[in-house]
Amino acid sequence: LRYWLVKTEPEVFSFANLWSAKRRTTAWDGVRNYQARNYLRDGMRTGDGVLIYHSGAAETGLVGLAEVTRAAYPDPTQFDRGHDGFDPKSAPRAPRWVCVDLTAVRPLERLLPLAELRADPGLTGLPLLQRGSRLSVQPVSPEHWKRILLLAALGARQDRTKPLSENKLRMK
DNA sequence: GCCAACGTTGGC
DNA sequence: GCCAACGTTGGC
Repeated sequence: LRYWLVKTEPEVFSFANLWSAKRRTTAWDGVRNYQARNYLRDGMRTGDGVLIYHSGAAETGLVGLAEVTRAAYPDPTQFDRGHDGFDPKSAPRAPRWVCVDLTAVRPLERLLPLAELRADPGLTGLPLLQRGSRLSVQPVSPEHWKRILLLAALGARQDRTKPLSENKLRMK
């Protein structure tokens, strides 16, 4: 099993949204970058762990955990005229883009801000923190994965003045 | 195959 | 809104 990180703008698709959905499952579609596509197609397997990162928001950072519940299959939006992700150069017999299904596992105990991730010595080398990192699908090492889960849990324990429910509310 | 122009991402 | 960094496109 491997670990991954995916980015999303919460105004477009938020973790809170996924968490409150009936099956807590969504097709992670619309990826139109070849390197990210390769990670989806060649790397992700059912059962892999996924960190959800919110970009372009008031509070950017890691917000939740998900799991790959279906490995790569052709992204239907590439054939959908009128959809943002429509790709006229992609043929149904040779689809260019793929998506996976992700199912929310749980929110992190608190939002882990980008600045805090950067400041943590245990996260050196995390692709997200590398200069000009724009990939929307990135690998995460097992060590970094463990470290991130620990950071979220530890920080939440230290900050007992705020109940967990408040952290959850803030994700909306 | 080179590379300038352009579009997009994403932090601030 | 600004701007740096990056990916893609297309002329040559």
